[in-house]
Amino acid sequence: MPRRNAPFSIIRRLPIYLRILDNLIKKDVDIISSRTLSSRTGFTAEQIRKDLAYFGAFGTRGTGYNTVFLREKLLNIIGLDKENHTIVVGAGDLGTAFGRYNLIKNPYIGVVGLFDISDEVIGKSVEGLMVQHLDCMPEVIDKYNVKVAILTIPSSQAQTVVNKLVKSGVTAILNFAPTKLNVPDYVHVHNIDLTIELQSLFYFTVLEEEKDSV
Amino acid sequence: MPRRNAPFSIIRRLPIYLRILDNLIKKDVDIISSRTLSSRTGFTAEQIRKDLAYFGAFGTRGTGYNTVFLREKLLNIIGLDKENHTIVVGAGDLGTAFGRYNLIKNPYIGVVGLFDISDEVIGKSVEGLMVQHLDCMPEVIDKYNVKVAILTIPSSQAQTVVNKLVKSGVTAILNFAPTKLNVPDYVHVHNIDLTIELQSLFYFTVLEEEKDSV
DNA sequence: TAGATTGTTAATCGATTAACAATC
DNA sequence: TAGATTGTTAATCGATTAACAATC
Repeated sequence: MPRRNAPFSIIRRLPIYLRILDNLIKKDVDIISSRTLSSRTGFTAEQIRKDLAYFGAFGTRGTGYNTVFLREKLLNIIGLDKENHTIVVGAGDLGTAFGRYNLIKNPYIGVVGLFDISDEVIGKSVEGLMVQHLDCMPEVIDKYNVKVAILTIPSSQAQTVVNKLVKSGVTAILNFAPTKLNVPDYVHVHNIDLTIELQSLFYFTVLEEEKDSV
Repeated sequence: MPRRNAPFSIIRRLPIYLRILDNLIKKDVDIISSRTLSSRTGFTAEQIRKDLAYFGAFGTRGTGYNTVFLREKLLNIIGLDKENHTIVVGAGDLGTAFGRYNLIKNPYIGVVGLFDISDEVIGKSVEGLMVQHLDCMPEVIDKYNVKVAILTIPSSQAQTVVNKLVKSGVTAILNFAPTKLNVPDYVHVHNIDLTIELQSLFYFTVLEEEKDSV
């Protein structure tokens, strides 16, 4: 069964469904309807059904979706039904926080490395994981077959480090450095720019003021 | 001149243009073309021109855009051409990191409060700003006329705190808690879910493997 | 059978891309 | 004037919403 190359807009919603299913299964709920999923996610029931139907007919008409079955399917589609490893490059405040966050809260992905170049943080322990020098990175990537990396280093060093990551075999990068990264076509970069997320929210406060002044 | 209610897809790109303009101005560059902006951002030149033209004719045909002039316009459109304040609610690892990040790196927005309920972090100083008890929040919001808040608390407490924020007058929330928040229509919530961002990237590694096995 | 809910097809909406006239 | 680049209109693309037939 060859998986179709699905739109990323759909893929990004699947982990949200997955988390809800995990919670339902923990509470021994067997069946869930698209309508209930809708009220829990804020997406419309139609959209949820369409998202799931894109990959197959996972539900039962008149009844709903079996939580355990759907969970298995989602894990398989996203690619979380195997050992998954990631590393965090940059062990400043943000990198440390993300490393810890994923070590504690992400049930499907193991953080197997934390890297930096500053002597101040190398050797520091984050939830039992030691920060290592950047030079150790290729070895860890190789050992754990790491394909996805989190980047939390200053923009000035980002491109250099990305080149190393790509050379070592990483094919997907979650980038927090506020800069455009150049990578080969087969590498996927997803940018999260905290400054931009915050600044763009201020637009709404402008709209509010205009409404007030009418 | 009434501002039109622009698509948020455009608004989110404006701070990216703004950052590039800031850098250019620092280097005394007077003029920039949409083509150069394209190579710096990764967006097409057509899209950039269309984004800017949505708000007015800011460029000069045959020449390009004046950096200083365009920067002023963007600041005004986004709503950054005034005193802007924000607060961070939740002073754990993530909250502390974001607080520090914005205190240091965000040139247009001032962090005026850091709040938590745990005695362990209350009183802690982050770049000279003291973590205060949640009970002090309404007062600070009022004093600085805070309209935008960053939320980095556990999901279980998120809705309660959001209700307080809304009651105090906050109209936009950058939410890192992995849960759906219920707010009145006039309040804008932008969710960033780090678990989901990371998990969805693993989809690409599945695609890669399939390609390999052909 | 009647009621419920999925899965699919069609219609709508919005965003991006392409083409080019306007004009510096 | 010739060359360059914007701003705008038209065409395309993709995602969401609506409607409903299929079926448990």
